[in-house]
Amino acid sequence: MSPTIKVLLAEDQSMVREALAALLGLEPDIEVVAQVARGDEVLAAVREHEVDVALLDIEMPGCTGIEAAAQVHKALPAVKLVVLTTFGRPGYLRTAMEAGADAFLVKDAPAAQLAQAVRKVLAGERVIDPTLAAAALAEGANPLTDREREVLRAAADGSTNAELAAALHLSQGTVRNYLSTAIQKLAVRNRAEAARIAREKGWL
Amino acid sequence: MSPTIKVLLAEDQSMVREALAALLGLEPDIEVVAQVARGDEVLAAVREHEVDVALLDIEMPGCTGIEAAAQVHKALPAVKLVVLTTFGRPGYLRTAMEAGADAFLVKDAPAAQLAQAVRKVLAGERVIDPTLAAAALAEGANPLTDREREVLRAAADGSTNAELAAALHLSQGTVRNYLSTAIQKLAVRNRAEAARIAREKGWL
DNA sequence: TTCGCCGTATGACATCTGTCATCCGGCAGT
DNA sequence: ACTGCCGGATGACAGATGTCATACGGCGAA
Repeated sequence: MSPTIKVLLAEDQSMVREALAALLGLEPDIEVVAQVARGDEVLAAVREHEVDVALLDIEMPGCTGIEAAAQVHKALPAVKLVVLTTFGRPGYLRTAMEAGADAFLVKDAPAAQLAQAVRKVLAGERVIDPTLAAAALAEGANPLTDREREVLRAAADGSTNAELAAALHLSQGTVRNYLSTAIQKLAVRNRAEAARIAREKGWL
Repeated sequence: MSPTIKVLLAEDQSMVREALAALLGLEPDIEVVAQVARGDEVLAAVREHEVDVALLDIEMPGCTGIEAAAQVHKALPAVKLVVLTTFGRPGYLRTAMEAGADAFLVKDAPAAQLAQAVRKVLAGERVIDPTLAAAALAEGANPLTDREREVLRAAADGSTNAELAAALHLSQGTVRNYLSTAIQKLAVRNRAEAARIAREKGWL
């Protein structure tokens, strides 16, 4: 038999991370050689442990799993990347694939798919939930411009126009213009709804 | 040695649930006898499998793990209850304890604490993160009245006053009054911020 | 090069939101 | 019986937010 597959696990919640490690540990051909809890520790750990497959959660401190994936893909293109996430947001799938991910799994898929995905990406396959792929194609690309996205993201926590203007070095009127166009593009009626919808679609 | 401890696992994300099962499966004295993915399936499963300890995630479809805990505590007070959650919100801890929980764990605690907690609650101990307990005591009780909470929860998704009034069978003015008092109690400047703060504290 | 889009900005306007004073009925303490 | 709080409501007002027209410079595509 070929040597074991060296896997890195990146996930900020230790209980989940160690549980996933226990799960993968049950597979004879897979070995978890490294665990990190922050996105910005991924690249160094991948280098140090000569990892074959990196399993990356998206929501992490430091940087997101998608950003970490992009870093690894650029520096070490041979390393396979599996992105794992709680939220099946089509926009996440899109950006993950653009960042060079080989697989995209949601955490409410059966656990068996995890080990399967690791083996498949190593064999050169791509693993994507077909439902999610369809959803990603159906909803189209992010209609928001960079600035609209920035302003909307900043507005999502309840900041007022004046605060947004100060934080982003814009005039208050401009802030309102961006939010207004974002609201129209998303076909909603106020910034809170716009933020919610954009978040759900993975557009923030 | 005494017979194995029978554990039920309630968690909606199958990958996490099965991973936690794998983790607990490594402990010789613990056996996961049932797994459910919805809060409203907990009570029946506890009954059917004569469970010793129920491990409950809070965020679940059907009903929350805290509500499930209350049901089990009322119907079968001998069953020990461990509440497990992603979010260390002091308000959650408070309501979980009021619902009869014996332990409260956050998912970013070390995995080893899980099995420990199962054994400890069975021995009659209570297991609570001391940091979180301090935070819960420090922030005091939920200052919002029932109606204020309801209105704020409904407002959190970006609904307009007219929609809230219609949905809750109130006048628009009353909706604004409740939101206004909630905003003042939370010492913030608008409904979006109020919703965010209340959510963070576990008050919604 | 011209067209269109993006980023930025202003001013005017309408509507929504938040605040405040005030009111009523019910209900729990004292 | 009185006081205070909660749920519910109204009206008036100020300020925040959303819309629209319009403008300008830059930059990429046709």
